[in-house]
This record gives sequence, C-alpha cells and structure tokens, in this order.
Amino acid sequence: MPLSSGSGGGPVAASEPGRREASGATLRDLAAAAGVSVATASRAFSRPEKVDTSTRERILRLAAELKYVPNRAAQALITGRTMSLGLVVPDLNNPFYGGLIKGAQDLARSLGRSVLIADTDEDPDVELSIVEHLAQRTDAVVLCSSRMPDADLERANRLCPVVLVNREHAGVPAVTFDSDSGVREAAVHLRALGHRRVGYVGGPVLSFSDAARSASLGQVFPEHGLEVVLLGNHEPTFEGGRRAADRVLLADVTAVMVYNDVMAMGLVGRLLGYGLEIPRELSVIGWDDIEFSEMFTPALTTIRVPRAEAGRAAVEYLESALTGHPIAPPRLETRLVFRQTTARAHRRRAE
Amino acid sequence: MPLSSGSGGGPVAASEPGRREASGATLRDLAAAAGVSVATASRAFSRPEKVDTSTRERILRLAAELKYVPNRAAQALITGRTMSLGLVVPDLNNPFYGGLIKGAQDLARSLGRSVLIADTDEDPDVELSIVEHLAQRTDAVVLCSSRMPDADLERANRLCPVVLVNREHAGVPAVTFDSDSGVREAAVHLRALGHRRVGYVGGPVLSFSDAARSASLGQVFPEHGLEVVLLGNHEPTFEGGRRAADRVLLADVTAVMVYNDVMAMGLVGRLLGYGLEIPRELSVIGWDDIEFSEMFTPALTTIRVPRAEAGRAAVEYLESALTGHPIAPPRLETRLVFRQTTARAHRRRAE
DNA sequence: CTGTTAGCGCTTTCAT
DNA sequence: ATGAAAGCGCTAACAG
Repeated sequence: MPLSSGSGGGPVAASEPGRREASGATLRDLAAAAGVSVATASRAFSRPEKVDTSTRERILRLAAELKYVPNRAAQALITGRTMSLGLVVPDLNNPFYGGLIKGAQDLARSLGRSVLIADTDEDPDVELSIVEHLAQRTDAVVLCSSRMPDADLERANRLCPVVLVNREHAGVPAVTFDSDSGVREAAVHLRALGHRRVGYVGGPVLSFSDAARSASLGQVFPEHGLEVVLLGNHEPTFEGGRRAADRVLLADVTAVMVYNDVMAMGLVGRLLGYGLEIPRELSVIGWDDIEFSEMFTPALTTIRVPRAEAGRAAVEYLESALTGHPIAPPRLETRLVFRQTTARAHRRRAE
Repeated sequence: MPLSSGSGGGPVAASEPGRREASGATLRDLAAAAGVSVATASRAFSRPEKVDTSTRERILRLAAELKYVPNRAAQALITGRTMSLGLVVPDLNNPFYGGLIKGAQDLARSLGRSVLIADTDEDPDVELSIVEHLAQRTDAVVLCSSRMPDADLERANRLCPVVLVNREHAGVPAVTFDSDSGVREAAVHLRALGHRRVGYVGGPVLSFSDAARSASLGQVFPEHGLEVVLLGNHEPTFEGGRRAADRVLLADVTAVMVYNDVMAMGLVGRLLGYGLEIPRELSVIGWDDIEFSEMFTPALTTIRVPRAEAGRAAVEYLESALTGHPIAPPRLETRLVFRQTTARAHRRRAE
C-alpha cells in the first residue's frame, strides 16, 4: 500500500521531508486505492447517503487502513468554515473563567469544533485586536465579561459572529446572568436572620456586572425591607477585599454583600485578623461561588453564577447562529448558596 | 474601489452571501489594485526585502485601505503550517493550569501563534484522541501532567511534535520541575524549626509528580536528619486532603508535607475543625503555590512551582523544534515560600 | 525586482 | 450513483 503512488494522475509533488506519520494519505490516494474518483471519496464522508453502500464501505475501510485524515486547512479554504471558535476571557488565572471555558469546550468538542482561547490580561485595549486575530482563524467568538468600549464591541460584532457573556449591548447577542434571582434569595435569607442594614462592597467602577449587581441590590433589597449601604468600588482582588475592611467596620451594618468571592475572602480574612467573629458579628455574602469558596474557612455563603452553563450556552448560541437558525441566548438564574459566613444578626456594641 | 472586479483575470466566483466585512479583499484584488502580480503582493508581506520599497509601500497602503487580511486557511494549506499550538491540560478548573496556559499563551501570541486548549477531564483514556484531534489543526502540542500510558505517549509523539510538561518519558522532550530544590529548602526550614519526623500526604498513585515528589523527599530529607513518614495516597482534591486528617494525627509527626495546596487546605481545614492549632501543633507545607494559598487562613507555606514559566518554556521549546533548531527544554527550580502554616515544633502530648 | 506557472487537498456543480 | 472539471486564496520555484 504505497501512499502517494498517484495511479493515473499528473505529477505528484515530492512528499515533504521531516513530516511524521499520517501526514501522507490524501483524498486522492484514497480514491485511487478504492478505484473511485476523488469526488466520490469525498462524498463518502460528507454525503454518505449519496454513495452506493458497498462503495462507501470500501472507501471507509480503506480510509482507516491508509490512516487517511482530511486536511482541515483544505476544507476550511474551500468551505470557508474553520470549525473553530474563539473564546476571550479577561484572566485565565481567575477560576471563574476556568469553569466557563470548560463548559464551552465540552459542548464545542461534541460539535466537532475546537476552541481557541485568548486572555486579555484585563486590558480592554487589546480586546479588539485579539478579536481581529481570532476572527481570522475561527468562525465565531465568545467574549466573556468584555470591557471593550461600545464602539469596539460593534466593530467586533461586524468582524465575525460574536456572543457576549456577562455583558450586554444593544444588537449583540448575550448570555447573561440574572442577578435578581440570587439577590432575592439573599434578601430573604438576610431578613430572616434579622438583618436590616446591609453593606455592598462594590467591584470595579466600569464593570458591567458590578453595575448589574448593585442595581439589583438597590432594587430588590428595599422591597424586602432591607437598607443598602454602598461601600465604594474596589479592585476585584483579594487585596481589594482586604482594603475594604475598614470601610465595612465603619459602616455600622450587620451584613455585607461583596462583589465577588475573592474579595469576600480578602475581606473576611482581614476582619478575622482584627479579631472580629464571623459570622457572629458580621454576615458576609460573596458572589460567583468559585471552587474555593467552600474551601475557605469559614466557607463562604455566596451567590452562585452558573459559569459552565454559561460557556455551554454561548457555544450553543453560536452554533445555532452559524447554522442559520439563531436561538435566543439565555439569561441564567443565580442562586444563594448558604455556607458559614451568614448567621443571625447581632448588633456590635461600641462597648 | 470595487473589491473583486478582477481586472484582467478569469471568471470571478460569486462573493459568498451573508459574510461580514473584511472577508472581501483577496490577494488578487490587492495585486490588481496595486498593479502588480499576486506573487509580488504576496512577497510584500512574506519577504518585504525582496520587493522594491516604493512598490511595497504602495501595496501595504492599499492593503490597509482594502482591509486585506490574508486567508489563514490558504496559507496553512500551502505552507503546511497552521501557526497554532495545542495545549492539553487535565482540568481547566484547576488554577494550576490557568497560570500555565497563560504563560504559554503570552509567548505564543508574541510569536504569532494561537493556542488551542483542550481539557481531558482527568481522563487518561481520552488524551490520545484529543491529541489526534489537535494534531490535525495545530503544528505541535504541549501535554501537561499527562497520565497517558507510555505507549499512547509514543504514539502521540509520532503524530506531531510534542512537549511534555511535568511528566517524563524517554525520547519525548519535557519541561520538568526540579522537586529537589524546593524540598531541600523545606528540609532546612523544618530542621531549623526543630522538626524531626515529617509526614508526607501523597497524591494519586499513578501521578508522575507524586512519584517525583515523594522520591525527592525520601532522598533529601534524610540527608538533613529528617525522618519521612509516608501517609498514603489520596485524591488530589480538597476532600482528599480532609480525609487524610486522621491519618496525619495518628502518625505522631510534628510536620507534614502535602502533595498539593488544595489538599493541604482540606487537611488544615479539617484539623482546625478538630481544634488543633496550626502551626503551633502541626506544621504543614503544601505544593504548587496556587493563588489561593495566600488567601487561605492560615496562609499556606508551600513549594512554589513556576507554572507560567513552564508554559512559556514549553512553547519556546516547540517553536525551536518547529524551526529546526531544538533547544533543550528546561528543568525548572522550585522554591519554598514561607507563610503561616509552619512554626517551631511542639510535641503534642497524649496529656 | 517582478511575473508566470503550478499546484496545496478538498468540495461542488454539472454532466453522464 | 459517479466522474470531470473548476477553483477556494495563497506560496514557491523558476524564469525573465
């Protein structure tokens, strides 16, 4: 079974040197071996029903024997589809995005697509150029928690099909998280525990989710008889949470909601260091439910946002859009996860 | 500036419907606009020095105007290179790999390459098929902490250029971590604090790094007058660490090394729950120095393994191999990072 | 320095 | 049901 002996064909290019196994058999080799035309060989894969059963089986068998694997570049060139998707996240180190990617990747693979990942390092200025890069090698891209200015977003959306996750912009499809559902549960929980004044330790000023979260709080909490005290905007990091500690202490609240779990951990850590008892003296609720929230001591009560599901939904939407029958990207519910940082309100005394 | 008005050429295919901007201009359009042949237009990009300065500038200017972007699929088809790299990790949720990917990605992008990520879900059986998938769309792949059987590894290595990270196998290049350096620092540290008997809470039985770590311990610690007590193999998870707690208590040691940080946190959490004082009654040293180690309370003393650097080194090696001048992949040093889980030895009493 | 020529490997009408 | 032919957009000899 010589590989490219080109039965009847024209001149055969010298096989590239230094290549490894399996880079040999082309569709032409396969066709020759099966005694059919390349067209038929091709159809045996792409339109099996249009090929006589016995011929098809012969072709498929031979394909396995010759270890024929279709050349993706050639397919991409002719079909115009790469069968890859791009996925842009702000920070791969952030465990939130790990879960998201995993969800996206899972579905993508089962659809025969690969996922190209890009990390913006939290820098909104490089996002657009990353999308440009990706647009050349993928069929569509998902943009997670994008901080691009609206104009860039629109430009990106013109470069290739795009779906947003955790950000909204008119005219661009988006998988979003419904803060209200989780916040409502938090409100009921806190109220049941006797809290009245609840602080909110905010995230970055320009963050879409911070806006969504604080808006949700401002809307829902009062409806449940809870007063919300805004405690400023902070870096969405452990250190940012730590630095918010004094502000929290000063605020005369019995509970705080925090922009995300990492900050919540920083806050709790610092407060514990001050000798405060948590949750006895202060209840804390984080946001995201990253893996470490339950490894932390005390384990964080938090609002879970379904990140793997978001990744999946984004890919699902893109697939539907690519095949011409776009579905509506979902708005995903969030939920309160009760752990150890919330308890009955005890007013601290100025002793 | 009509896009594909094909000046002198043959029949022009109908432009694809439904595509977005910038998918218009081809090299031929560009060449026509500049009044040169496609060959020259092509060279203006790939071998600028072989094109007359003024023509080149004209071409480049026109390229920008027409928003010409080269078609990667066509390039890949003819050159045989995709300019992408594959990267396989066991679990994207594991923060260890986030850092690794980030390092790889950074360098890759600056080399003009994209990175295709795949997650095996810790399942060694799918690894090979993932490599097969990747081999079709990338030029080379990096395999992180692979658990593939040796035979599969060799097969993978034949499919496309491969570099291992945190695993070794004869004949396959590998970026590795030198446990000894970190372990030696740990030995000195522990010895200085008066410890004599140190436990080792192991990771998964078949794990390459567990073997490396425990071997390193068995070798280095005795040289420093430290006795090592093996405390079994455990799941490399938070829960796995928790479950090792009783075993540690029973072992009559004043310090333990733990296979990784996540397990160490589980262990410490449980022990704290038992009422043990850490580090007063037991010193604990983790492994990896994941981000959360310092957010944990008490912050984990641990052995840092330079993961971003490993990612970078892997890509660097691959690039060198791809360009025909393979460098030797490095063995990266590990270091002790002192935080709050180690202190002077105090023998617990059976009171 | 520039143009001509010949494909890379595959899909897809259009005939047969 | 199958084959012939025409390229997808680009690069790489090889001639000028």
